[in-house]
Amino acid sequence: MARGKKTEIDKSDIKALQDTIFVVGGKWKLPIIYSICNGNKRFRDIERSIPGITTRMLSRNLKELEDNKLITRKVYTDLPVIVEYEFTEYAKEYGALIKQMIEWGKKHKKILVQN
Amino acid sequence: MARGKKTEIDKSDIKALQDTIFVVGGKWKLPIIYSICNGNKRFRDIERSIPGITTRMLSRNLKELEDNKLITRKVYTDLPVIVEYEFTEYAKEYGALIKQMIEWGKKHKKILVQN
DNA sequence: CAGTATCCCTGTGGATACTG
DNA sequence: CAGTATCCACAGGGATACTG
Repeated sequence: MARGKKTEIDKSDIKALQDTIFVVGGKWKLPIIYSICNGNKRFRDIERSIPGITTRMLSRNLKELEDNKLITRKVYTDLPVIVEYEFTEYAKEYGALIKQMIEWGKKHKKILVQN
Repeated sequence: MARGKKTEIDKSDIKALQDTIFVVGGKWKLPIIYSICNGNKRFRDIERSIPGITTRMLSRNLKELEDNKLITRKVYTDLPVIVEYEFTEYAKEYGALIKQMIEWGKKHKKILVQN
């Protein structure tokens, strides 16, 4: 990012970047995305697929992902309660970005190990 | 991410993703990147360009960015001490990803505001 | 100038129990 | 089944003072 080479980032960019990070930030967001991505739809299924997560954390994070329109929550019956979580169409746009983050993360690890 | 549509993510991907997030995570990493990106090289300059940051946080975060090979730290003289921080070539690869995160963040905000 | 050292506060996350 | 509620631990970050 040399001077004059125009790689300027402005304040609103920083804000946007922080928003992006926030959406997948924290300890559990990614594992949850991973779980749903692999076909788990119900609370218990997602919970069991993620070692170490508590119901509290899962509940809270699902709600945040829902607030961010990345997943939908649908209640099907009420006794017993059956709920299914699914990715929104919108989330799929995010998918491409996630893949790039994965790629970068992998390259990055290699570079760190080298030296 | 419909079933059978092969958008599978595996565990190592999650790890990689968390690494990527971690590199720019926290409250100050992005503002610091922004500052250096805009030409600031010295500790005091960076510090003054970021309202609210403390020397402790700046010091700690610069070290982490250095550990992650995104910036270099060069000492030029020792009385008074003059140090310059600069992006590595490697960091520029990261730049493209950062831009995409910015784009996504901006779109995301619009979508959230709509509904 | 370019940082450390200390102390403290808050927010994120963990453990456990309970409910519609 | 799908969550809340409550209480607790710890790490990230803030304020302030000091140093090579």
